[in-house]
Amino acid sequence: MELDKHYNPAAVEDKWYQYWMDKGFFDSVPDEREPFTIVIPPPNVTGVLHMGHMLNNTIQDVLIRKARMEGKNACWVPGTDHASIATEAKVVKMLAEKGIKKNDISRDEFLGHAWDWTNKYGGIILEQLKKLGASCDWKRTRFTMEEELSNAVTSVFIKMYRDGLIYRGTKMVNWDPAGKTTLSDEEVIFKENNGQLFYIVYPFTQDTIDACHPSEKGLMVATTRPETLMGDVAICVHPEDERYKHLIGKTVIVPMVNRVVPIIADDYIDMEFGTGCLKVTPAHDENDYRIGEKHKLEAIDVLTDEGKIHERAGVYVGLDRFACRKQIVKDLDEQGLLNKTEQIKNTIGHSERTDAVIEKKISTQWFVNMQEFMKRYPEALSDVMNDEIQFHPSKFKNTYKHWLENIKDWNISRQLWWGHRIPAWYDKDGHMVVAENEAEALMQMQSLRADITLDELKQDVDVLDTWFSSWLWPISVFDGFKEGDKKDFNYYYPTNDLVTGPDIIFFWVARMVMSGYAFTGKKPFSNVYFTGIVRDKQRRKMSKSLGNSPEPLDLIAQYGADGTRMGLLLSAPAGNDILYDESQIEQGRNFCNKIWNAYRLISGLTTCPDAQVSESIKASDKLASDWFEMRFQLSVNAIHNDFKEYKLSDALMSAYKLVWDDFCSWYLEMVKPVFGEPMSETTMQTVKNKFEKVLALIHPFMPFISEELHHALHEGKPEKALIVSEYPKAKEISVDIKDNALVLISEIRNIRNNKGLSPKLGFDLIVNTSEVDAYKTWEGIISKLANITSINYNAAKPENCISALAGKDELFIPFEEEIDEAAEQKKVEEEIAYLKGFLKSVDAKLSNEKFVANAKPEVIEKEHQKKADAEEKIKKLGGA
RNA sequence: GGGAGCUUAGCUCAGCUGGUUCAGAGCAUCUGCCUUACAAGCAGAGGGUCACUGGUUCGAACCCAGUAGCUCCCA
Repeated sequence: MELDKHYNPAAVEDKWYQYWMDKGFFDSVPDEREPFTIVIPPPNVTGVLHMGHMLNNTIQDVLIRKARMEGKNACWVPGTDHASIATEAKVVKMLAEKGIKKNDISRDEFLGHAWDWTNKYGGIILEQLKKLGASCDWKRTRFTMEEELSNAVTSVFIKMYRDGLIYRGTKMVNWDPAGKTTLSDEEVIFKENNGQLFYIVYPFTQDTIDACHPSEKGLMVATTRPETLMGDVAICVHPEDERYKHLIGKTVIVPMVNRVVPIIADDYIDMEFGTGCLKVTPAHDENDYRIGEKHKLEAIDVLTDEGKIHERAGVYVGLDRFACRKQIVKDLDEQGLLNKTEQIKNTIGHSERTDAVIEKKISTQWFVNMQEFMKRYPEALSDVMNDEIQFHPSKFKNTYKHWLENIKDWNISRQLWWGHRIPAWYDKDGHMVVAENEAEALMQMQSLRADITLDELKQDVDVLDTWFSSWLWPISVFDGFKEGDKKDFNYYYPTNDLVTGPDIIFFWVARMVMSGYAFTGKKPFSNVYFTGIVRDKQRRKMSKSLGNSPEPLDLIAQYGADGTRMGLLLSAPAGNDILYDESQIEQGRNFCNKIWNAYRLISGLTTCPDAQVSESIKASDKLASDWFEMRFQLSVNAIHNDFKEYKLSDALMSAYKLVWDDFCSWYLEMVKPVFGEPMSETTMQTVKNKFEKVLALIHPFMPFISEELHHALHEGKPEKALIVSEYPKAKEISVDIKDNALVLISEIRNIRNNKGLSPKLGFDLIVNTSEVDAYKTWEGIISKLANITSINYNAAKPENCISALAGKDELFIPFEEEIDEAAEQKKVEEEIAYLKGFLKSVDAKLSNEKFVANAKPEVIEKEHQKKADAEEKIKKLGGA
């Protein structure tokens, strides 16, 4: 059968994926083998595959496939996350397009729409992963909102509440006016902003003017947020500030609302900033809130949930906060109360999901008491620091430590409908119980008030932060919270590796570690591999709005899944951002093509019984095979080391070079028969065996092409599919072949290139060496690969010849045509000069007493060796 | 403002506990080749005072200090 010149991934990928699925190779059930477990970072249920997912899941697939081939019971659990705020926003938008407002329908109706949406789109991303080759155990697919996982969330909430780790409290929280919900601190992204600092005059009251110098008309305050002025309840200065000391205790008038407020003192104030006077708005700023509490000031919230001016403000009611800012500045200016405006750089918090500018707001919410949590489960920090849980790369330990040591309480309630509803019930008198369900809640309530009935109970309207379910993922996917049979949980947990981006180290990684120790007493995983973030060539993050992200499935269609996987992996050392460049994917595709053509070569050769092949060819073939075996073993060991350190791109590079350089460029060229001649059956079998082992080695990286060729090498009937074949093991190198001959071949090729001589022109060769045998065995191969007609050893330099060094050995190529002796001589002299310089530095070292006294013996030995080698080379070159 | 990290060939990165046959890899570049497995290829080659300045040391890309630039995290 004639094979295509180019590898065609489309023709094989779906076939093999289906084959693996049909044979159940991805499925895992507990047995006596060692488990190897990965839980997928569950993608957003409304999401579609992007480059980050591609990278992340390729890495997981590499790890899981290697483990599977190593005979472990490999289990990769897939699933999706309900992504409360993101999904709700999408559903709201979808409804709006149909003319339905969220407020006009009931909670149940809304949830109906949300589930419809989820059922329709929720599986898309998982289907896309299949195109990439992801070998997940699809039978285990989980969803954070499904019943079992929801039960887990409820039971954890109740347990933590009873253990005093969850409380309901009123504090200043982050408010997202677009999402209309509170957010945790982690969901607020600070961005630099070109802001304006407005200098506003607050006129003194008559009393103040009477008491002070009459020339003073008022106090000047600098603020970036004039629109919150209606919520001002005091002006604060530093107690030591000479400018204002005499005014402490006096009063000023808040413009626009004419409220009389006191001038107070607090050493929190930075005298250098602005005018040294701070307008205190306890309802809208964290620090102001603290000052307000300390000085017992009222907090007046002047904003609505939508971020508009509230009736409480008295003026500008209904105006958007930013429109109000413009308007109030204009009005103040007209009244002569705006002194000046300055440009400043400040940072402003934005919602991670909606990008809306966050408002600080006092609100009653549910919190996890993190300080207490860490006091009870200190392993969450210590086991990362002592590498019981290893981070790759380890630099993220610093970040992790810093966050945990400065941890704040976690706001877990969200004013949304899509999510796990908080299991708390209230009666009309404000009593509250936390319970598994309504019936349980009623029973608890009855112990407080015997006559209470079910319809008097109201469940908390809020849902929980999505991460409050995600942090249970490694436990909940194995039903670790479920009563009864814990076979899966006991077998698979703790999991082995987690692969994720550093951007969710706090959101998710840290919290999974915490939940692991809190709810199972064990770590959730042993290794965390932090991928980089996929960026474009200009280092910009890939994003929809920038339009700089390629469509992953198009890439796969164009370059093949294997090529795409390899392109991503090659440029992605752990923790480094990857700068996406299509040429990398192209490199992956080219590599597939290279492998494909190696197969084409082999499959096109004819064979004959060994007896029909000359002894010298048989010997050369044997030598070549042994040499490749050595290279193979070296590579396998290097790859295993790289895997141990989670250097996947290095491992892949080793495999790449083994295939391209050692297998194709050297080995196949060595054993390739003269055109039209057959290959001995033994050699063919050996080559196929080697090829097969190479395919096994690359299978975790490039599963499709390797499986395809593995089957092809066995005429479609291999003993086992490659996906479940044995992965080459690291072991001691059992072959030691001297391969100076390869250096010699390269040197001869180099000479041809430099002199512009055709490869078709045969050379006679003289090699002067002390290791004649090391070349003699290679003679057949040297002749073939360097087109040499005769080889002689340790002969005198001929009259007219080209000379060169190959390692320590000298070679001459006699030449009939005239040779530019002067140029040849110059080259030799340059070489001698370099070697002499080198020798001098080595001598200097060896004659340095302190070096000889301090350096390790092996280092000194090395220097002696260098000296000897350099001297020998110089002698060969005639430099004496 | 606080913390962490980075700065090695044109690009992306390796360089473990300091020892110049370690300054390396891949890609890109250049030269010569359509040598019947592969031009998505073959054979070669040229690129770097390891950010800068000092210091420690017999010896520094590697350790220390300072300077400059960049990135990330936290407030």
